[in-house]
Amino acid sequence: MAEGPRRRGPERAFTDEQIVGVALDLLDEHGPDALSVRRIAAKMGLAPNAIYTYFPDKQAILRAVVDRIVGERDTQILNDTDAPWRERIVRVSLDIRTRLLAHPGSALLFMSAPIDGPNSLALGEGLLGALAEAGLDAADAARASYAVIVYVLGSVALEASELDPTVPLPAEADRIAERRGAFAAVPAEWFPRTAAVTDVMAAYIGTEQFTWGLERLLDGFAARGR
Amino acid sequence: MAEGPRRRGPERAFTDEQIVGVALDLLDEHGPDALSVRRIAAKMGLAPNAIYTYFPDKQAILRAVVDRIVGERDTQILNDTDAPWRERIVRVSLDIRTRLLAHPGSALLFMSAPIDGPNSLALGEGLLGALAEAGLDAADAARASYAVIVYVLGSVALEASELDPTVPLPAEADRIAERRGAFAAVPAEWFPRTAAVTDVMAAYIGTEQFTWGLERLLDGFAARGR
DNA sequence: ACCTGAACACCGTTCAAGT
DNA sequence: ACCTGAACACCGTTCAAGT
Repeated sequence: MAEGPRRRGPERAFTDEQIVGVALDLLDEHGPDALSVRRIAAKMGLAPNAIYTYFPDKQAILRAVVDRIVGERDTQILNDTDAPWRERIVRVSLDIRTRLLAHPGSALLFMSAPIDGPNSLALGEGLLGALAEAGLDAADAARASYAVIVYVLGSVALEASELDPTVPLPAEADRIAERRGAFAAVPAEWFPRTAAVTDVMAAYIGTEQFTWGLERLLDGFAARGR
Repeated sequence: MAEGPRRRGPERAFTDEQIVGVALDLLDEHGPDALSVRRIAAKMGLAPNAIYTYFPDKQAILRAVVDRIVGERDTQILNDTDAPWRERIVRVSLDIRTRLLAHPGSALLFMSAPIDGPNSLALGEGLLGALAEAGLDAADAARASYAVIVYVLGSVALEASELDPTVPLPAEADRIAERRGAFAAVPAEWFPRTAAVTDVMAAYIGTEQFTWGLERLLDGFAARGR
């Protein structure tokens, strides 16, 4: 997108990237409600409408924030062909989960718009490569890669829905302990099977649950590829 | 929660359920942005703050809307023990998917708060029953039931993110055709594997993709149970 | 081209007052 | 107890004007 040298009026005071950075700071420090055009502008010492010089509307800012977070991913994991395909997919999934949970306020942003930025396409491309090694044909590998993305994003969104977005992520053990207390109230006479497994349900938010479900999905891929 | 017979002042003009109904109508007709306390009140001929006689805050209204939609589910499917467990889970998942997609504006609501209403607990209970038949022990069945919920809600949320929430759901074939056009633009030299499967990617939003991933997950459960 | 001041059409929520 | 009128502290976005 080469533009001619436009040299009229004052220099741009900020870059798009700086605006995205301020937006991400607001999200992490004060939660999704604080991610407003007016607060971004205020934090940068700009009039609210000056933001519209950089982005056409608020939705564009949100998409750029999503892209920024996706870009934090460790892109080496999937390409490390020394490791078997299963291990690579598990590791990249855990990596993404950790990075998204570090910005709990962002979880819904990932579900609210198509994830079709270059970073996202690169992730899909890497997944396709790993899944080809699983013995899946191209069409099945494509379906499998999307299923992995659905599972990862769905897990994170549900997990983040119980988090305070304005506070650093508590230790997993503490989060599980808190849920254990809440689940103690399930009435065993109405939901007997549920009441019998409240300990496991308390751990739904944990790494172990996340990995367990992902492994079952990968088992299914492996069986299909054989 | 039995309350004493309070008989002072005028009768309640509406019920909680009527308010939830109006909220759902606004959501379906004008999208999530129209789901505001003030618009609900206006549509009922009330002053905006009168709503706070029925619900403590907007979040409570949103939770009630979610509960209403979950309640639309066909509760017989999971209990029909004539059918094998796999078929029951696939059928209930497709049923839920269809009902949620009928309210595209609601998709994010399901990811934005813990789904712990009685209807949701009943769903979990039914899943646990079906998964016990898969040969999973109680702890694994609990993990599996949550994985299914993650997969279903994640699929619907990602699928709904591309829908116009103010318009009835177009036919699946039309939605896939539109995506096919969009994906034609993926640069093959940068993302060769992706470009080779754009036809499948266009169908990510479809029933076939949904079922394929779910079946792989269930394959994984079955292998674990054996 | 970039930015400001002012305005428009909204929000969710609270408070005091009326019946 | 239920409801209204008025207000508070916000939104996203647009428009005309200044440099």
